[in-house]
Amino acid sequence: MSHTVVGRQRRTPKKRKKQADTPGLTKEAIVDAALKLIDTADLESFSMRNLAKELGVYPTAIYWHIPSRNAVIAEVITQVLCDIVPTDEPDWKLWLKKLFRNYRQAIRAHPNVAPLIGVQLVSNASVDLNMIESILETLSKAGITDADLPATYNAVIAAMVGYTTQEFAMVPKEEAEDWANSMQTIVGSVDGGQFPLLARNIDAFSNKAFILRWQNGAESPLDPGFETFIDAVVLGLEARLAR
Amino acid sequence: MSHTVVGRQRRTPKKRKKQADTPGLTKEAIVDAALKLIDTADLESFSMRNLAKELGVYPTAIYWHIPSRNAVIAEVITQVLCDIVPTDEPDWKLWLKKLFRNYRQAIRAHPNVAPLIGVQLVSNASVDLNMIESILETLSKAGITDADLPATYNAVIAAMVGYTTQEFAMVPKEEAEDWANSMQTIVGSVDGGQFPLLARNIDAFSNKAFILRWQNGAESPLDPGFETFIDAVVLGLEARLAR
DNA sequence: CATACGATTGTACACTGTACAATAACGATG
DNA sequence: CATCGTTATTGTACAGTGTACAATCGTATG
Repeated sequence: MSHTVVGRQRRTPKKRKKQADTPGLTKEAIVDAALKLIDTADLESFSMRNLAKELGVYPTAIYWHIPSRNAVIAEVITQVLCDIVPTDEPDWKLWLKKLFRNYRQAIRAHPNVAPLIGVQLVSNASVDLNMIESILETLSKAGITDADLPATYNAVIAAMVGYTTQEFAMVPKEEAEDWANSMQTIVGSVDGGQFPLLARNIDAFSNKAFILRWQNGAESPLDPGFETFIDAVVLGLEARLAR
Repeated sequence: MSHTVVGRQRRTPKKRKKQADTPGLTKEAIVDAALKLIDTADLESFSMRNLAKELGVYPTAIYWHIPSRNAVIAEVITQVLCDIVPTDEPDWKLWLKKLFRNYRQAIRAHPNVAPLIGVQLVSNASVDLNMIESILETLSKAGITDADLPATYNAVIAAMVGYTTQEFAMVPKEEAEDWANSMQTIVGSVDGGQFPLLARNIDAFSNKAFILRWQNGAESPLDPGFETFIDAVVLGLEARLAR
């Protein structure tokens, strides 16, 4: 909550009482429709024109409410990530894990938005100062000094976003089938002489490991790796404190 | 090295000796030009048409050598990441850190390709089995059992890619200036009553922390956070082993 | 009533990726 | 030598993109 969205703010709602009880198009309606479109269709087919069609409106009408496609995307991300900050968790390690899991759950609910986060800086256009302050509080409580706060904060954000973004990386859909076949061929013919470790574990890696999969996290989740990852990060932060 | 690239393989070079000593266009020339284009221009302005212009060729000529834009991108990524696997490092913790740093250095040399990795599954089209096996060897040497190998491997890949991808997330360039101003305004007016920790550390966070910056890692590197991050990951993996 | 303004309809432009046909260069084969 | 098939490229074309900009219409207020 308490998002400060970059961009011109909406007009004051005081003055206009009820010029027309339904302005037809609202920012909220646009964002809702955009999210629905991204969820159902592929992300590549999310265009201003499709969005306009969904809303029963001419494409350029959208620009009155939101200045650009990127701005629409920023709003969508804001909505998806609006409620991931844990509450009522005194233990800092568990708090961080909850944060990471909440983030992943939020993305799991809308996997097609994953490619947009952490990749376009603009996705940060919606700044949740409350989340930032909560992270800093938690780290501070854990014993991180002010001097170490920025670097540790950056590590936490990277941990939060990194795994999930990759897990839900999208497959271009057009080439999906060809590509799945090619990848399965590669995976299915790993040379045991050259790559013994991979070969003898191939079943556990096939479609369940980064680089060696042909579906993304929406179809083939990578839960164990996620838990290992966040566990390692949190334990590592603790170990650094003890040093 | 030893990349197995998905897609049809090139014709056997035996049969044709010297049909025309310069075939004019080669896959390598295309990839080189593409990388140069991505480096100099913005990534958004990397198009098949611009690439063709750069090569002095009609756009569709490219398709003879590489079947799609995504395939070009995959080749570029392959080239950028062709040599990141450490050698001659017996200590598994240092080996992993070297891998992470090598990856970051490779991306630093071509920051505009960062958005393409880990985000499009196709970026994995170039599968470096050698890198994978090397990681597995290292983890195995560290004491990871086969049962834990897939999850740990996934955690390692996520750690390798996660921070750097985000650090070099691109700013859309068109809206760069407006956005920098907006962000600076937000950062410059953080309420000390509401966000005390952030407020008293604001100088250390301004343009140097995820979410609160308006330049990417190419202009404003986030080194301390990176070192903290990989240190935590490696220490965490070690701590998990001891458990 | 006139005017200003909020909100939308339309038009237009400069792009994009790539399917597809026509064409040229050239090696091997009849 | 003529023909053919393959390789590689030139052109054309299509359906789509984001968005700048002008025109328009309904409503609210001076």
